[in-house]
Amino acid sequence: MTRFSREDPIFRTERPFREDYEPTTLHEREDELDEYADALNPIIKGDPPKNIFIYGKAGVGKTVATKHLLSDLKEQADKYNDVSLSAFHLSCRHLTSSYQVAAHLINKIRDQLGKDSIPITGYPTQKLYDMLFDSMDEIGGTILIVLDEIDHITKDDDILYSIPRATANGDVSNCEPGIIGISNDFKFQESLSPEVQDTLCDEQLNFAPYIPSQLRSILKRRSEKAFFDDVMDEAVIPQCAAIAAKDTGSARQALRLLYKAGELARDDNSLGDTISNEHVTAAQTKLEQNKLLDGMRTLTTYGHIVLCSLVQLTLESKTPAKTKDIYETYLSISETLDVKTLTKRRMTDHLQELARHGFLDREIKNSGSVEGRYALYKLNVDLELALDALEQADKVSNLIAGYRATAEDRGILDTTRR
DNA sequence: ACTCCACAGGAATTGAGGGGTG
DNA sequence: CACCCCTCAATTCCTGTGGAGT
Repeated sequence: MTRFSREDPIFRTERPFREDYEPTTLHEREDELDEYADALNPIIKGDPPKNIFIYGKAGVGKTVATKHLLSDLKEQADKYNDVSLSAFHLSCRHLTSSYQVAAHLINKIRDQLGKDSIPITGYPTQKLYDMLFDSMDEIGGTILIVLDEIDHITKDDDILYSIPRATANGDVSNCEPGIIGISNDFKFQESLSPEVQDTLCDEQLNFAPYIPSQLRSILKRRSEKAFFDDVMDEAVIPQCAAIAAKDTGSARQALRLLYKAGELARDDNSLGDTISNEHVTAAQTKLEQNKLLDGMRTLTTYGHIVLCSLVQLTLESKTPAKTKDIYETYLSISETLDVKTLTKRRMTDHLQELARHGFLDREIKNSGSVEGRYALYKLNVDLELALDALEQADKVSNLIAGYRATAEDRGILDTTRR
């Protein structure tokens, strides 16, 4: 007896739905690709690269389009021996300062040069920049630096100024660098200093959200590869496309939805054995819950304790609660858990963090000279969901059984579910 | 129209932890 | 080893704010 099986009534292969799948064509982005290619074209003639800024919400093909065009461009450039092109793709998701970007960039370049990585901290800033320019000169030729999710760089924008100006400033002599910045925050550009805006935004491209018909054709193409024939109701793709278009216009979201619906159809026969609208609706709920659950689970211990405070206050019917009252609960929980307590100021930061993630609802109130100005917080997710998440968390997990019991006593939890 | 409350939240600072060089 | 650099959470200090009450 084994738990493994190759039998799968739905999926021929799951590959087209995986995050790392790279589609071979991008029919829905022809206009954008044309414009993008125009901006890159000077490189092929041996001219210095333009700096390009690409805007568009998550999942509208910015990164895929970039990878496609750059590999095509590289291929063409290789045909001319007077053009030497190197491109480096750096995701700035976890990088908040120019320093970190520079350090990671150096390692990308050193990797290509076959050199060992450098530590990503420790050096004085100027030294780091010198190392960056040195390795860029060593690579030589035209160097395109793709900074994906560039809006995560919030501390300073130094590097966005230094790299485009490197040639003019004599920092490099053997190469011509260009930056391609990719961002899903339309306001990011405004936050840049004027000098940077000036140097960096030679070309700007906008990737619009996908409209339903585009999402439908994307989904159709992928599902033909992934699914067996006739395992899906006709209305399924339009429904996934409609949901995603209304929400984010993101192909990623649409694909995830369809993927999840397929999984549900395979693993749970209660809704029938072909993918139907019910599966899509269930998939949507499931995905949303997973996202919240995951977000809550992966908070820091302090975040967990603050969330616990709100769970407890909810059980005591004391929400929405003022920061001051939450702080008292927070202190008592921290004491029982024997965890160091934070100041109120710091705890409010955690509260806001939770509110930003959508776990809490936050409202500013003002009662004049009677109560002054204050914030009210309440849980913004199902109590059960919060309990599920906290149960898997270090430190606070021991409290949850007690909370469950209280909740059950008060008939707050829907006990049919477990 | 003006006051005044109680807190939100910005700014500066600290301290611990990652690392470097000579 | 002594001394330096960058980062980030947390603390400390303090200014800003909006409307009920006068």
